[in-house]
Amino acid sequence: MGERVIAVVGPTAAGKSGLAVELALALGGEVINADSMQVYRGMDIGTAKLTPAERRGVPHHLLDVWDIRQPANVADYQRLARRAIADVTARGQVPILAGGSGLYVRGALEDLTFPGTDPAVRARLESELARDGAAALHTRLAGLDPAAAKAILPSNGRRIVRALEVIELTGRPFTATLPSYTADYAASHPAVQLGLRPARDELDRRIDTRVDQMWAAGFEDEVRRLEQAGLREGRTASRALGYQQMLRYLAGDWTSDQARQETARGTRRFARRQESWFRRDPRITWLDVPGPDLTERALEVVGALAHSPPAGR
RNA sequence: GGUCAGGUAGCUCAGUUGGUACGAGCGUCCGCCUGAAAAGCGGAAGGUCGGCGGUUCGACCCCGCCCCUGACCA
Repeated sequence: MGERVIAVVGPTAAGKSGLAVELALALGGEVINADSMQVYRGMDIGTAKLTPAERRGVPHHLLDVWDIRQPANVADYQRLARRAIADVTARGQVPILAGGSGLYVRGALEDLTFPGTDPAVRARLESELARDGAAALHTRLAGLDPAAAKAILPSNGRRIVRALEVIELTGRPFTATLPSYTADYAASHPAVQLGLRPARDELDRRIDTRVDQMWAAGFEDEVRRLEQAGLREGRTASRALGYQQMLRYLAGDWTSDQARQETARGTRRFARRQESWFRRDPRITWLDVPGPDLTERALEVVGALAHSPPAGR
């Protein structure tokens, strides 16, 4: 603990990857991916993964580390991210965490503990969910852990199942709420978090452009290839924006154009969710994105905060 | 020029034999979020029911005229 980290967060298509590379070049840093889909091998075009050329010699970590059939999960990511941060720091470089997966960023930066999982228990609860419905499981949860039941809506089957799983595995109540930002952060990495904040119409424009470019860049072939490699079996990878929609096109449900439009739509909604996730974190310093000298402004923030005493201790 | 269909939320459309629009989906905005987080879940704001007159205690629903859209006929 204690390694200084720079994090670049914000909605998709805001320019996080590019800024991360600029900062790495300016500060002598290495980039650590915090994007839940760029961790997958072969998912390149659809995740807007930086090409080797675009990385401009800056070492990147946690890209292409998982097989598409492997379900993603925060706990694994957290282990990898912490190790990467430690390694980069040990090399005397600045770790630059970049990505839009909010929970992954928090898992990497903060002292969150994920209580473990058990495939058998999970499977059983999921079949109960399918059979009895979320409301029934929520009633059970209310009996076992009133606080968790209060925090989780009766309609949110996924989270109810997870809460019941944790209670069953640990014999203790499920902590249904993340620690607040005002809590004690002594054990977390001191981090300078930079948030990229595009104007709404600018963001939507960037998303449209990106999706069009994906289609033009051979995304369909990429997904066909991944489909052969087992993409449909990947519970999480097959749900990635763009991939999910392209698979429906390949299955004959949609036209290619429909899939493209649905991808843009889904991505817009995703970006809204990312914004609302990051927005409430008061530790983030926001940078307006259609603006000049982004890198300089970012470096200013990093420099200014670097000279102030570590917060929270 | 004529006939028919239609003009209801930003969009696509429901709806009331005349009694304050239960509207729906999508979009928009906002929020939640501890092992699927590019996932999952929730909330809110939007309508002088094309315009003007008339009938009526009362019209978005009836009548007249007008405007607009689409199709068809000429």
